[in-house]
Amino acid sequence: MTTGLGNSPARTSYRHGDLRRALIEAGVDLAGEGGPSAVVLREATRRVGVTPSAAYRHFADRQALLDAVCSSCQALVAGAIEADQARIPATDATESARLRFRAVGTGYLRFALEEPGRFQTAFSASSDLESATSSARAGERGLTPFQLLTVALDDLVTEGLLPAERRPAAEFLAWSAVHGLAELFIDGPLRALPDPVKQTLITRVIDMVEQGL
Amino acid sequence: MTTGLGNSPARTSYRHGDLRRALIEAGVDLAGEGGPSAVVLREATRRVGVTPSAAYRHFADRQALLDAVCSSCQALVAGAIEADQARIPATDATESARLRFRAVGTGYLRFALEEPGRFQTAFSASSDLESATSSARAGERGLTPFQLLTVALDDLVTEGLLPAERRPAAEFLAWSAVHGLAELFIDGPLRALPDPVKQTLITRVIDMVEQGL
DNA sequence: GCTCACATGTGCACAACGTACACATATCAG
DNA sequence: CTGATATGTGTACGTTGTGCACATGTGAGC
Repeated sequence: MTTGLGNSPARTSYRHGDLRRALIEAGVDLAGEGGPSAVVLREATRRVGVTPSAAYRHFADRQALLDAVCSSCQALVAGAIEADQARIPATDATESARLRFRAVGTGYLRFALEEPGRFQTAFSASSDLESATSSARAGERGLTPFQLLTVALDDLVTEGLLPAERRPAAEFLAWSAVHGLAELFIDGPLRALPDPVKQTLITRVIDMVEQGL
Repeated sequence: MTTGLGNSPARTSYRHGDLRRALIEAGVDLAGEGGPSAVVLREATRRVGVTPSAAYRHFADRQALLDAVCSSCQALVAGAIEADQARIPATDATESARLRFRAVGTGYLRFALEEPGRFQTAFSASSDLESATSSARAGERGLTPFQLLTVALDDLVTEGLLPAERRPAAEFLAWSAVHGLAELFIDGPLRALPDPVKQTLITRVIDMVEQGL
């Protein structure tokens, strides 16, 4: 019998009320502390103040919980991108489109550096192109990270910054470069680099994408 | 008591002889079957025909075994790159340098697609820039994947294909793009793409790097 | 060649994890 | 008010990583 001293405010009734949501939140916390492998079903139930078995009323298995946590983490990535985009001053439409595109990269990588565990979790689980547009993974504007990138690229074409014939599949090229840098930062060989050097690399990778697309 | 029917040829003596090597090989097999998380210490010892505890005479813990397996897998990546480079016909030095550079990317990505489990394992563990040049991770020519890339970029500069002022940190830019595409292929949203489309993306990402560096 | 120290493998134990199943209880429809 | 259903509990099992006492080959020095 737990004493209700956990994070949540001491369940009063036998029922929890919103256990599914609570488990996902606990999972996101765990992801932040230790990445996807730290999303441990028993620990999540422990933090919520519930028996391990209770989780199985809301998730088929640990992987299902992890998938849900992954979606939540992707929504956080979308939020980071939106935050960077929101900071762009209102200049002419062309320059603004260019900066919105770059903000997709900087927001993505800023989140990867600030929240490595959650970032890894966001892209750890089973996700195909279908689920990359699932609404559970969207930020405040209702767009997933992938969709934010797509929109930014479309705007580049509209503003004449990207030739239309180069547009197809451009999201995958841009995504590869930025995502790869994130991986090298987080548990790759660039982990130990001092922060200013990382910032320089971020700029240069985005330069490369902008020039190479 | 195992009957010695495993992979290895029925240990005759109490001593194994080369248990460390055998455990790493079993680990590489497991990595090929299910990625880094499939590198399970007990299963490795089982396949070798030995008690779980025996592994602790050669590795501090599971992570140490995984690190060794990771190094072996990186050597396999280096081998794949070398194989692609060896297939380049002898033309003029300039074109040859360009193709050797591209072969780093194609070999890297070919291995990622052919051996996703081992590829993931190769870059799953703790590795900084020091260990990226460790000889345990080298291929037949004695160079790690990272070193093969470095050499290829140096040759680009020598042949005048890359301005010297763009050379610094270029390995990280190129690596990011190619590594990112590999991640998107393996457990990212591009997993389900048909193979020809993947091949096209590989070409286009390397084009982007060549043009954007 | 014998002996003893040391390296290496065995056996057993424990805690943690994912998960299954029978049981208990709160909530809501009628 | 009553019963069906949703949701949480308790217990149990198999698997994993890992520590520790013990056993047994192997080689160094006499």
